[in-house]
Amino acid sequence: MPSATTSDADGAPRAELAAALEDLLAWARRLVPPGELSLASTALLARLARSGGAGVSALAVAEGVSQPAMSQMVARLERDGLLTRERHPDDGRALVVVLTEAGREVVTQRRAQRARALSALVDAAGPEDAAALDGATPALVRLGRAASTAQASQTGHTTQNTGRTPLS
Amino acid sequence: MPSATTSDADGAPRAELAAALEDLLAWARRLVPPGELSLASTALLARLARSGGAGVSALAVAEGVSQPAMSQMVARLERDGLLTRERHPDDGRALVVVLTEAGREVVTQRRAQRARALSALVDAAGPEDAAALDGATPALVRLGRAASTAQASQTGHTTQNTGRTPLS
DNA sequence: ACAGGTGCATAAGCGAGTGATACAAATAGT
DNA sequence: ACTATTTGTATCACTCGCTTATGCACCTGT
Repeated sequence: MPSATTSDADGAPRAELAAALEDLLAWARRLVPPGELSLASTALLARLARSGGAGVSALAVAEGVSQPAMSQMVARLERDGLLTRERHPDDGRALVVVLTEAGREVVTQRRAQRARALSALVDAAGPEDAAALDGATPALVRLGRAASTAQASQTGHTTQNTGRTPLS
Repeated sequence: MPSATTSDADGAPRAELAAALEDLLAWARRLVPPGELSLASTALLARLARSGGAGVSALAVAEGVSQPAMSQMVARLERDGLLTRERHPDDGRALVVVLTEAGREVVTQRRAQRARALSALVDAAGPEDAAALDGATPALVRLGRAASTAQASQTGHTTQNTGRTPLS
């Protein structure tokens, strides 16, 4: 009975949607096996896999974290052999972070793994909901893309030399 | 062209859905203002708000974390005045964790806040996608519920005395 | 040549997670 | 009743991921 022709129907759905996403978020967080790669690390590796090499500061901006945070993360992942830090040929202070073969494998495995886990969850929800979710997938994909590029501009806390957002 | 009568259509959508959720997850993670309550804390407070008081171990199982983690989290939140630890009347070793009035307020505020942020994101995606997402909301809500109760049974790493899943 | 900006690393500290361990209280088993 | 085990929390020592503040090396513009 809710016509819902435009956008926000009667207001409540958005809160429900937010709560549902938060639940799913918690689920994903718990799904990470202890000792395995965290979500943050996985996100970084995935970005490197599809965007090629990049500098630490650029990665920090892209992932929406501070430069020191990215610096540490890169150091850890290099220690684990999943990426390498090479000096930039033309710029002595810059680095080029690139995936190793092991890193690329990890990305592939994790992709398959989370697809499997989510698939199990979706299938457990029943065919109707599964169909509804599969139907909404394109919209969710676009939403995810938008979220990725939105950065922290809303909250305004990128700070440090990473983002040049001059305090608005 | 994909009939998609049953569940998993042609396989690829699930991977896309997983990737989209991961993007949204990263977005939500970045949305947390530094110094504010983390997602984990918010989830705990929300649970207390809808389930009433509970013991530390029970909360640990419910949130899918270890007992020490929950113990520390409760201690921090008590320090911040959002909940209180009271001794159980009949069981001298047990506690009853209950929200304070301040804690209840925080839950309400955060609920509104994330609904607002998500709403902005959804509206920015355009009316068509917004409608698709609102339509899939019930399915996502059920999926979130399922994820909440699924716990870490899949990965099998609850450990400690928190969960009695006997390794199986 | 020198000043300022840029790219990265380090230090100190908090939040959140882990396993291992300690301890108090309740319950069970003779 | 008196031990023995289980159960509920807390604590310790770690790791990871994040923050701000700071320092240093390198490039660049005058």
